[in-house]
Amino acid sequence: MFGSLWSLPVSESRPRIIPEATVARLAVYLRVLAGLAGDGRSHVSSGELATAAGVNPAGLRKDLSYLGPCGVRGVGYSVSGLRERLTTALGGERSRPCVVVGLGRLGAALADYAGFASRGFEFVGLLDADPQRVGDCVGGCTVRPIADLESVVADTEAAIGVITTPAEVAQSVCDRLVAAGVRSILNFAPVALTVPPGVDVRKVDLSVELQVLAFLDQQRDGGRQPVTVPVHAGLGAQR
Amino acid sequence: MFGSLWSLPVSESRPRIIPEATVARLAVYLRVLAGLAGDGRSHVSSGELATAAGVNPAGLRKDLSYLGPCGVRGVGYSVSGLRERLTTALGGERSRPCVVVGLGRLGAALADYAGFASRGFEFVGLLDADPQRVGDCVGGCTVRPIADLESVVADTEAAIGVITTPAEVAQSVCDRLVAAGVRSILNFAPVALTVPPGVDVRKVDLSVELQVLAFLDQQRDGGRQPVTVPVHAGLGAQR
DNA sequence: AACCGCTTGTGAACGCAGGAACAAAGTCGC
DNA sequence: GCGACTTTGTTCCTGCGTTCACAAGCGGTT
Ligand SMILES: NC(=O)c1ccc[n+]([C@@H]2O[C@H](COP(=O)([O-])OP(=O)(O)OC[C@H]3O[C@@H](n4cnc5c(N)ncnc54)[C@H](O)[C@@H]3O)[C@@H](O)[C@H]2O)c1
Ligand SMILES: NC(=O)c1ccc[n+]([C@@H]2O[C@H](COP(=O)([O-])OP(=O)(O)OC[C@H]3O[C@@H](n4cnc5c(N)ncnc54)[C@H](O)[C@@H]3O)[C@@H](O)[C@H]2O)c1
Repeated sequence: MFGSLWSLPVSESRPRIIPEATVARLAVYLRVLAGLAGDGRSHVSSGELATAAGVNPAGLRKDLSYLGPCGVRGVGYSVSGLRERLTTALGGERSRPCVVVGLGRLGAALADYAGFASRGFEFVGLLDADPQRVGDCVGGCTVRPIADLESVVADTEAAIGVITTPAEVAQSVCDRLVAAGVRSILNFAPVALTVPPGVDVRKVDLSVELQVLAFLDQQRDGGRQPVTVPVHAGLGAQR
Repeated sequence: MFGSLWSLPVSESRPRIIPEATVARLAVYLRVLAGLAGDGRSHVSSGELATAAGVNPAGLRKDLSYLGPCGVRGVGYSVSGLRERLTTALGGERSRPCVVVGLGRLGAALADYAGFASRGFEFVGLLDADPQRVGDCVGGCTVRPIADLESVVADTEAAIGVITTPAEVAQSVCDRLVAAGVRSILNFAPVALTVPPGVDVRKVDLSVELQVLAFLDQQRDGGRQPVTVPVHAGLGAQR
């Protein structure tokens, strides 16, 4: 009875689950390591890496510990070794096809950005409802009509869908992407998308970012505003 | 840290600090409320608001409770009343001047986006180092040379600085913004900016978002489950 | 070969966020 | 006018994430 518990519940060697917050930071470490490798560095300490990534050294070590021991005590981490380790942990360096729906200003900026290709993300499908945009060439790929969504997803075997359409149509676009087989979605439209289980959605909300900054600003200089409604303005200070 | 900060006699019992995660959600609620007001709704329940915002109803009520009681039991929240309350809490509806440094694809998309103005964020200063871009008109504002940074910040009394330059120059741009008086910075360049105390930085890292999606995708494929979609409908996992 | 300094890896504590359950309170129907 | 229903506001609790601190391990040195 107890013996079976001790043997192995469901886990194997080192497949401990990695918190999502840690995964996000691992991606940052990987980028910093790429820069270090370009500078010809062979080893790096947790302190230096942490400074470059803007995090706490102890937290960085704990993050890396999810991958098992990958440093040498007294020396630090091998840049190339750690880079390889992180790359594999984050999903390998294989190419990941992505589709972008809605090639307005934001969508076009994303599709044209060279920084994604170096990480394995290739924008192989561009879709828009505007006939004037269809046929345009953005980042080496031609914009196709939204009616082709299903076939484009199928042909390219796209793993990630990026939604940069107006908010009103974002949910319907999302539904079509999911139905076509996309299971990872990056949403820039200011709406909360509803998806079936098994589909991951990440939302980037730039208005919220600005609003949080505005809040922190107001909180910082609490009483510099003699304007409207001063009654309830008693918030605590700092940070 | 300094708990004694709110020990002074405040008649209103609202000295509790608002967690940053809550602030971000408050901004989302505010946007949803704007849509509801446009539909002519006068009242809304926490459940409905939570569904539209993609969060848990109990969590929503807890978020709102940081502002004090602002709903009516048995009825719900007044759309206009809550909207006003949230607007005040998030920094008022006064215009917040912003400057954008680096008007490439991404910077131009931001400066030209109409959705920010409705929240009080006005892009009153656009700066770029490329002589070819200087003089361009983006979103009703003229691009000026980067040498004018200090004078533009001073003239517009800009509260927020948005950095969309290449990563190599982001830190120097940041330093100049801070020296010019900007205390809130939204950074899109893939570097960790160093700023003096009293300055807030928010970073938007799109590569990391994609990388996290790739990781979740790989993790999911460990079981290699097809697109099943069981009858367990309801709310999908947001975030 | 042993020592010493440096760095990693991990265990424990703390604080925070999220979720569920429950009591208060106000409204609607009769 | 009163009861019952609806919805809020709050409290408790659980789990996660972050930080501190320290023991363990490795390289270089004597
Ligand atoms: N541009 C920004 O800085 C910014 C900032 C925050 C949020 N956003 C959000 O990102 C989204 C896009 O912003 P934008 O500035 O690029 O807008 P945009 O109007 O420039 O682009 C939207 C594009 O989507 C296309 N489109 C419309 N309906 C479609 C459909 N049903 N199927 C496919 N394509 C369709 C349009 O033809 C257009 O090309 C919006 O939801 C916006 O709220 C943008
Ligand atoms: N476009 C994207 O989708 C995307 C995605 C992720 C990250 N980013 C990051 O956002 C930033 C901008 O991306 P982009 O695609 O708009 O690049 P871009 O090259 O199109 O634009 C950069 C702009 O900055 C200007 N610039 C260069 N040096 C400057 C300086 N010293 N002072 C002022 N302006 C200067 C350039 O003239 C150019 O107009 C980059 O750091 C990039 O890594 C962009």
